[in-house]
Amino acid sequence: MSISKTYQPREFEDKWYSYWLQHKFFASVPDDREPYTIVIPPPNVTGVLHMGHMLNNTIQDVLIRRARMKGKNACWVPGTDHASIATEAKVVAMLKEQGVNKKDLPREEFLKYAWEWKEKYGGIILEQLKKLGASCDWDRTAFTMDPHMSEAVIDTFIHLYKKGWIYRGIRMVNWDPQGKTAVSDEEVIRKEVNQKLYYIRYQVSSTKYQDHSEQPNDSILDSSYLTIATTRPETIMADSAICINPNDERYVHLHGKKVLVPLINREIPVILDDYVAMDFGTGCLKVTPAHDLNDYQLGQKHNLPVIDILNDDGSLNDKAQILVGEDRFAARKKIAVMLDEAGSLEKTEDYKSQVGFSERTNAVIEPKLSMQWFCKMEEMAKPALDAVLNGEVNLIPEKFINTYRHWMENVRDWNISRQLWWGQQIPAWYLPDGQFVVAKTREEAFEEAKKLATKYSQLTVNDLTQEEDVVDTWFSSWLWPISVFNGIAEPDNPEIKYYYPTNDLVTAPEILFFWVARMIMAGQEWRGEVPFKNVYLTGIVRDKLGRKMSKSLGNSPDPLDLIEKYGADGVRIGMLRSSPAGNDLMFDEEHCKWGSSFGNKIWNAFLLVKGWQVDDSLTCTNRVAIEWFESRFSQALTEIEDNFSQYRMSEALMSTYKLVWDDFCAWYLEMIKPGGQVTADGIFKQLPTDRETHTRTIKFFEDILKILHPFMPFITEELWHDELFGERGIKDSCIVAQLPSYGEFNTQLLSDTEVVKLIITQIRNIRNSKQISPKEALTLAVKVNSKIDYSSYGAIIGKLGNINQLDVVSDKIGGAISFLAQTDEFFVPLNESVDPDAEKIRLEKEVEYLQGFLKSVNSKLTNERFIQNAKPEIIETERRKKADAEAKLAIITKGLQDLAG
RNA sequence: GGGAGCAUAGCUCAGCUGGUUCAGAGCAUCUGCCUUACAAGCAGAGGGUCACAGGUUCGAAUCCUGUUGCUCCCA
Repeated sequence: MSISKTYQPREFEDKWYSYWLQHKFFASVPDDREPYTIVIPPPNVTGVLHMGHMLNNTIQDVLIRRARMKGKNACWVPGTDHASIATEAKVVAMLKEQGVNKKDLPREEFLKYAWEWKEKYGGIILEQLKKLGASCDWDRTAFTMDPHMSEAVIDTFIHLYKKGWIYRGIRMVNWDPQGKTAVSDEEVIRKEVNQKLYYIRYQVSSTKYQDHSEQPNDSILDSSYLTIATTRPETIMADSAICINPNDERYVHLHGKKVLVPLINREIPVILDDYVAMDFGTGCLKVTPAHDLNDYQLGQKHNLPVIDILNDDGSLNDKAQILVGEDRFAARKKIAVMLDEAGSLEKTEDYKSQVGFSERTNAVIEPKLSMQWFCKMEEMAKPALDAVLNGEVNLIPEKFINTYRHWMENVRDWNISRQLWWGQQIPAWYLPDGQFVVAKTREEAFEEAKKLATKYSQLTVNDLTQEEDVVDTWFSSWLWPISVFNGIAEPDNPEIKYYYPTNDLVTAPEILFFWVARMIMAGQEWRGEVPFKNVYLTGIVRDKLGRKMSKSLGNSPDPLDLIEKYGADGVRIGMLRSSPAGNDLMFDEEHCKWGSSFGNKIWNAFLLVKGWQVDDSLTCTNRVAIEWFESRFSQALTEIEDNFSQYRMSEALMSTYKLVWDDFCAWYLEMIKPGGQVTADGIFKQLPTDRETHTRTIKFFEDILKILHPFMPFITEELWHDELFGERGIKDSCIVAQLPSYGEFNTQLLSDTEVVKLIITQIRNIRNSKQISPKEALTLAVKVNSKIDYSSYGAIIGKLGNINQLDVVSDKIGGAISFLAQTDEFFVPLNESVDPDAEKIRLEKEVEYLQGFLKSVNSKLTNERFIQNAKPEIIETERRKKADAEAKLAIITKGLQDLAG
């Protein structure tokens, strides 16, 4: 295989993805190996890939590829959820364009359109995931409305209903008047909005007055009114009371009184409750139980009637008495005018407050009372909380445990019904008299109903009507780790037994509660076992100014454009590097650029090695370098392993990066690089290398490709198949290669080499400061005070420092530039003489530094309590530091004396 | 209003069970190099009172308390 001269990821990324697919490298079936399983957090079927998915799925892919390369049976299950409200909104919009109104369609027909839409447009995101290299087992692609998945949802509903954990009730819900459905708290986006605060007068009606006259007497009433402040004047017709704080001295005269709602003159009581803040507004609060959650609770407490004046679409109904049929916002404008004309509007003020908007339709959310289905949380929350507290499930990073606990201890019942068609229709069946039964099929329901319906002896199966509502999409998702393996209908099937519980879940902290927590509940309820061992929580991808990425801001790059520009490998590692677990990622395209530069580096290192010729007659002169890199590689592997074991993915990546770029490319390859020769006619000719160096280096390269593969699957697979590595069978692919295992490493060699690197750096510094070209060879002399055997390292120092002669001397060389490496003294004789004054200043600085250093070390060692309390190894290193510093100091002091003499 | 978290170089962040003079990385900046794999590169350099104030300790960026500033969640 010939290889391109430059790194061009576009030329090979798609090719290898197809190759992996074709040879079924992603596929998993249960076998004897240890399983490693991840279920994807199913993206919304209407969604497209955004930066958050990119990060999240890269992490999953790194984990799954690593597991595969450790010999585990790796299974990553992909899929999408049906996103009832989002999908239904899309289908309704599509039908509207075709001139069809959802209301005019029967349910079945609407669902037919919805399925068509799903087949046609749904799941684009899964295709996009392939571009980033996601090694999912696509044969297992699941959808939350697949027949067996839906069946699991229905079975769960029935199961929990029978346990008494699902019930029907009237509750205040977040109502989306445009989508005409309840939405969860999580689907409500709160924004600060400029509004007006309307000050409205309510006339006080005295008992006396009521007793004596049918007609209002203006002169009495005008002198007696109270004023409330509200942002929602259109809801006054739904008022049930006015509430004041019992301690509010301003309003003592109102205790026990009644007032009249302006415009409609309905009488309502003045009630007392210290819920009312005296310093907010006027201190008088209008209580509207049907249209405000807090008012609802207040109403319950005081036994107030609930007057609901709004239709499902947000328009006013008959109970409002006036403005019937008007939209709530139009009504607000009109009623302000009417109040003003009636003299009931005292004033208006500008006011900022938080308003909830529907995430899906952007309509202003209306708190609304409605009959909904609820799932009790109390019994399930307790064990799910314990599972996290006792470490059965690890949250990474741990800081989320607090947040999790807080939520689980204050959990509220889960509203699981949605007034939509797209989703699993609730398996409840109503009798003509309003009673209902819960059953899987109409026939089963009929059997149940007959037991109830004694007075309907004539009841037929067709008299039953099924509940119109569907269940919340999360009621599907919480079963995901079980239902993708069909573990509810067939709890003992071999797949669920093999793959469950899964290993790691990678998701965003914002769905820790309503998805992760509920999966734990479902897992414990159905299988008596948590669904995963570790939950890795990613951060939020933000732009470089720290703003969340959003469509409306237009600050989100398209991940596919980035992949096109920088290659999937580059984007993957660019994102991974700057995102430790749980930390938000300030995205900047520079990260991707960095990633692709690394790809380029690897590519070019490969070209270098590939270009070498071998001469079998040569003996190996690079054994020290080879042994050093082998040790260094083992050492790096332990670091990488350690980082992974603690889920420090970005750290693991950086350890790998440093090993490859710094140790392998910048040091090792430079050490062993065969030199060149300029022929008589000025042509450069590369010299061959020996067989051993060549073989060992290729092996190192192969190992490097392996450890890089989970991070950068494409470039590694591309290079893996190069002829440099010899013939490869089809199944001999990097994706399934086994990670190298680390051996012992020679710490002496590693530390000696650090000194050698220091020497080379010093030589380069001398060249830099003296403006000596790297091409000009220098001589170097060393006075050895340590135990390092420099004869082993002469070749390396010679090559990297361009030193043509290394002498071991017993006395210092006068007039030469000198430097210390550890305690060994080095001399570089130059033609020019060294300025003694400058040299003196340099050495004095060194002395000053070392004395300071010694002082801090000595202060520890002379401190009795340090000696008593510190661990022995800490004391030992302090002693060694002291000895080293004293030795250095002696050498430098001598140097200063020589300079003076 | 209740809870949680964060504050380290110009920027983005590491620094894990306190212990090498521990203050680090990458990017950005500056200097010198188109050296024979790579200018997406090479060789170097500068840059920080670890938010502030106390405390615990032989020893604190790290643990504790308070203050200030920011973020998120819940109401």
